[in-house]
Amino acid sequence: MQLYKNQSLRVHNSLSGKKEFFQPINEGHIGMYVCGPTVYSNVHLGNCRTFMSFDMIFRYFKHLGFKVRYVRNITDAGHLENDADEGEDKIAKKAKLEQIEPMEVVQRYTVDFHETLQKFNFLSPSIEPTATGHIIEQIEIIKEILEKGFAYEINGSVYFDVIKFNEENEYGKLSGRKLEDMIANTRQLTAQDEKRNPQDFALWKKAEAQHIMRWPSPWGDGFPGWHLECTAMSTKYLGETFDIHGGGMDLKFPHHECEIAQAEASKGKSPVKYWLHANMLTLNGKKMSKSTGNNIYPAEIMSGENDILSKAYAPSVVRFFMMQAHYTSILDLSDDALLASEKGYHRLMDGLKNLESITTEATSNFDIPAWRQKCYDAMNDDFNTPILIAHLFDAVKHINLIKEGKETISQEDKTLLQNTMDNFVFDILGLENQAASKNDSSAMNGVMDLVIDLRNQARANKDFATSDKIRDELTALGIQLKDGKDGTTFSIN
RNA sequence: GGCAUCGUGGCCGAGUGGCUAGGCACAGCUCUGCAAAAGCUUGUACAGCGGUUCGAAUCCGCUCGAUGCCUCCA
Repeated sequence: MQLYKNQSLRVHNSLSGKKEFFQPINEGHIGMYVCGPTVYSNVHLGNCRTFMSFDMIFRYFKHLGFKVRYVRNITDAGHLENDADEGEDKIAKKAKLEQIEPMEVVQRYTVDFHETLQKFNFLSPSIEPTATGHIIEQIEIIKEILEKGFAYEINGSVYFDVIKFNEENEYGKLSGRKLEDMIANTRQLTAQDEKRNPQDFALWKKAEAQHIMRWPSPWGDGFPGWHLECTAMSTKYLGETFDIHGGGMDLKFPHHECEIAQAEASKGKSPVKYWLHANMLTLNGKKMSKSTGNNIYPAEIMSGENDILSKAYAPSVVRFFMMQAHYTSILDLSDDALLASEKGYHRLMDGLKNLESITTEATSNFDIPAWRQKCYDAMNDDFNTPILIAHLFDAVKHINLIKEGKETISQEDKTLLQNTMDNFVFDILGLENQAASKNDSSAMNGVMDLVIDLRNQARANKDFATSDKIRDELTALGIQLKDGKDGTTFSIN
């Protein structure tokens, strides 16, 4: 039987602002769409956090036995840098800057995106569609919206008529805005703006002569508006109504609001059952942002080459750091926080290693099945990874006690504990034991056994000068010796 | 200015009407040749001011502060 049948999951739905019981539209199946990156520059760590949150969610759904279709798009069609007509297309601008084709820009940063996510041990989405690959679908939706009367064409561009839409629908329901308030708060219109209303947004933009990225359409050469691609691709691959739409908090308005409007205008129904929003990663208390330069790149963290952090951090440490905060909370990146997470991460990994070697007895004085359900309860409560991790540390504590002979565990429980730990640590949180590969070499283990043996001989002979020299020099190499009841073990940091 | 979110012990970060979150750091103890590791113990935190309640960090109101969105951004 699939696990999801006896786990009751609740998710925070941005549309209602409440935690709701999660009930997929089709039992056992989940359709999930997440807004991906615009590939005009390298992904920074803030971008990664959002995708990592949904990677964790995807992993948990799969673990529960759902059949998940996870669609995460690549935005490779240029967006205007601002809404005014003279706005520049970000990808085209970058292409001009680097003196290459726009599609070379797209290719370069798509590759970077994939390489980066791979380092963080991401699972691939089921489908990763591109905006430029779905121009026809986007044009079809524009036609539908025009037919329904919720859009107008002017000078080769097509705009969504927000006021008209709002007459019978509710524009702003996701972000808690009222159209009247928005109109009242609008700044002076730019004179050359051809929109009927500042709240209207572009479905199709006419390409000026110098615009490189352009496609033919019934309204002349142009390019699609930013919000349209997600509507086109989510509808195509997940249907007119699907279970989950995710993205960063900063996309809630206007992007997701416009997606709802487009889908409702063209299909006559609300596209998404549960809207999930991941919160921002901040740096120095401010949102990471490409445009302001307040950001740090994954490569800089892994290499340690940056002005913010004192040292390099492994990708799994960064992942662990992020998983220690709830995905809906703002998380601030700092050296102190990473340092603390790194130690915690090693403690968890050491616990896992100790688990392999502990001996079993007839009974356990640690209720593994109850503990296991607590782990599920944490995840079932809107993917509460910080609580889950607290429970994992609880298990580590028991493992260490068993190792010291102060508690016992049965063989059956040990197997269950191992399976559960593996499930949550590796399959669901997506962590990797990054010291393991280094430890796995049999030559290394042989050498270490020899060194440990020599040191213990020196200790037995009370030759502490020699034994301390061995220990200190190993420490300097990043190898820590751990003297326990049943002999000495080591770990590499 | 409008809308939204948030303000938790030295730091990070959960919780959200009564019961120890957790990690890191610090201190004491056990263990150790000394350490480290591990275990145990201690720390009486919830921005401020009012209100509701038998009881609030948790609900309500106000004040102050921070952040996000309102133009592209995960």
